[in-house]
Amino acid sequence: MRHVASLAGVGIKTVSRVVNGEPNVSEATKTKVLEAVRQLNFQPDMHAGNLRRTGRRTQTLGLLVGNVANPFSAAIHRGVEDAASDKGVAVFASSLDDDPDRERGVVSAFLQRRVDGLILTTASQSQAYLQPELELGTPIVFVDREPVGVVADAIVSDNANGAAVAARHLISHGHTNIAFLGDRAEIWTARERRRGFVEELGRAGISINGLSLVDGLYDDVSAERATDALLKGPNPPTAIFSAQNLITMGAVRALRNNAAHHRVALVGFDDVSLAALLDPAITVIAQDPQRIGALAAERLFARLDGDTTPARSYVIPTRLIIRGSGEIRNDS
Amino acid sequence: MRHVASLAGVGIKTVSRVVNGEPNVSEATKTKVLEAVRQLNFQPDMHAGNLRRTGRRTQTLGLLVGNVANPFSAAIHRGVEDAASDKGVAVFASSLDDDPDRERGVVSAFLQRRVDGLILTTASQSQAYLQPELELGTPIVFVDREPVGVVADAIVSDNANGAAVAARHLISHGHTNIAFLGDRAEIWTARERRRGFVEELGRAGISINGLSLVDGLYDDVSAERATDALLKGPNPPTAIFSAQNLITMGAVRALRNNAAHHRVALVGFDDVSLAALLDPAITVIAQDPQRIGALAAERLFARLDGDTTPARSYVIPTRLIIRGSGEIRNDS
DNA sequence: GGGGAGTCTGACAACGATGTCACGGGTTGG
DNA sequence: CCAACCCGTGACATCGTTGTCAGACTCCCC
Repeated sequence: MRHVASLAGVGIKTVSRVVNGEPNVSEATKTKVLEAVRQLNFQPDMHAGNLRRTGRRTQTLGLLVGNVANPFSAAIHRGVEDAASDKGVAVFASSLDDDPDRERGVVSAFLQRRVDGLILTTASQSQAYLQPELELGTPIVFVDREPVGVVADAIVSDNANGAAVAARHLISHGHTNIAFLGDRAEIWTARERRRGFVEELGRAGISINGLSLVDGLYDDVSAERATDALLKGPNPPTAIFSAQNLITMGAVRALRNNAAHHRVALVGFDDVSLAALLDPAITVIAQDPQRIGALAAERLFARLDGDTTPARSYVIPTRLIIRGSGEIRNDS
Repeated sequence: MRHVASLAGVGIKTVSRVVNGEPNVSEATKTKVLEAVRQLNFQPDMHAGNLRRTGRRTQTLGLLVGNVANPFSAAIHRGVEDAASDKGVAVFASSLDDDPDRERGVVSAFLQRRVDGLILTTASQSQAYLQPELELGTPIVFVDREPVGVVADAIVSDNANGAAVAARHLISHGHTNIAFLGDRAEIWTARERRRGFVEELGRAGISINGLSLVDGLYDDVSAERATDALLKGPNPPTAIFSAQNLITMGAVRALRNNAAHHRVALVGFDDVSLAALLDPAITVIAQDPQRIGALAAERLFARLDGDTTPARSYVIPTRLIIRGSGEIRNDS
């Protein structure tokens, strides 16, 4: 900016005025300055400006999702990005990998870069460590999983209810021996989905004794192995509820390999690309991750604009998409 | 930092020393300072530090991909993130949406935030506007598409050769009436894949007169419609080469709807999730997007570490994955 | 012609941190 | 016993920008 000023033959404050579109600069000087800016390819340093600027906004936000390469996370990311880019806000994106240490590290990295707000998926047992930051005025919105130990906005899917709908759907097709394939129990959504599933079985009067409830599946391969073991086991299920997208993929592969895909019913939680084209097409409880991201960003910006209404959770409804795999009847 | 200093009863420079792990601070003061840091929940402002710090690194990088929600882009993102997070570097991620204005806007937003380097997918006709920035020392690595008008590192797939392999594969199964379904011709990869495809037909002595070469497909729906039109047209192809992942999905759907999926061969460029489980499973030319991202980050960091070897392109090989759809023979 | 208001401009302090330097005190060695 | 050195420490200038303020003009109206 110094250089621009001297090249244009004006004071640096005048350059600042032109660059920021402040009033009270004559046309002539404005032209001179803009020409100098062009010649020197000058880009103002946003952070230096923010140092002095009142209000102090970096126009930057930190987003932490499960894994940027997972379609569910990627859709959240896209939802956030669309809302952010409308407002000229840049997005830091990181993957959690369900690692509590990573959560802390990423949050800290974001904070040191003075993001205006955080949108977080969490893996640690408690997010109480964020309380001071919240009190300092940094808005935080949790996505996918509700926080523990702090009061803040959260946008989550209708996990328990969606799982219950899946269970009911399978029960209504004559199944009682339904296997549950879930993610690691430390994960909030995994617990919620399991809870919804188990409660619905209870309502239907089906005992979970003797049923296979498998937790701790962390990717498609572990899910495939677990499904394979179930199918080859002493009491193979007549239906499966797979509670996460990668788990569904693993389950589908195992069903194929055991030639059981036309015999064993399957409902997955979270939609899967090309699910409609498989044979049978896969019935799923679909979430709306892009909407989760969009709403998270909307809430964040509302907080930044001074919204002080009490924090709350927003539950995004899931919906059952009937495609075939979930409608295989129990013929035994 | 002021507050930490006064709470600990030391000078602010001493706090700086402790926070940055500089030597020559007594154990006693270090303890006092750390306690104050803890109490006040102090996080140093990276950008204020960078203002004065010699070398001036924000430990931040800007990544522009086609669309963060597309699996190909998402995998690049993940590759970059893994390399970056190892080095404590945060990643700004944005979507290009093949919009030249967006390209300029995002680059400018990154630059104003003083990223240490850029990893870019581009849509504008020329990237010459980046030359001054390059000369100023900001390293730039292009991914997926080669730049025009500037000399810089680029990491791209083996597009033309991959497309040629696809064409050869279909030809070797007896096809001569092969349709090409491509992205918009402004996109470098689309042109490369088309070129590879057409050249291979030429080598095989197949005239492209009478063949359907469709360009300008920008999503799965437009691809589905185009495929549908071809199949219902006067001279339906016996094989299809779909030159992008969304186009492949659209083509698969159209083939299904026309009950042609067991009759018309299909090879797609870029792998598609669950492709192996479809009937027929989809033969593809697979790219390695995560490796593209990882290598891009590796090159960027090498430049930052002072590598001044001439800029070059790195071509990541593609590989043919035979699954069934591409091996349907032409029986006519 | 003089006073008040409005326009255009730049000098200067300040934002939160680090680089430089100088200072006081302890240790070492001749 | 003193010089030379090292260690721990803080004062101060500085990074690139904006907020504040005051100065120099011009214009207008009584």
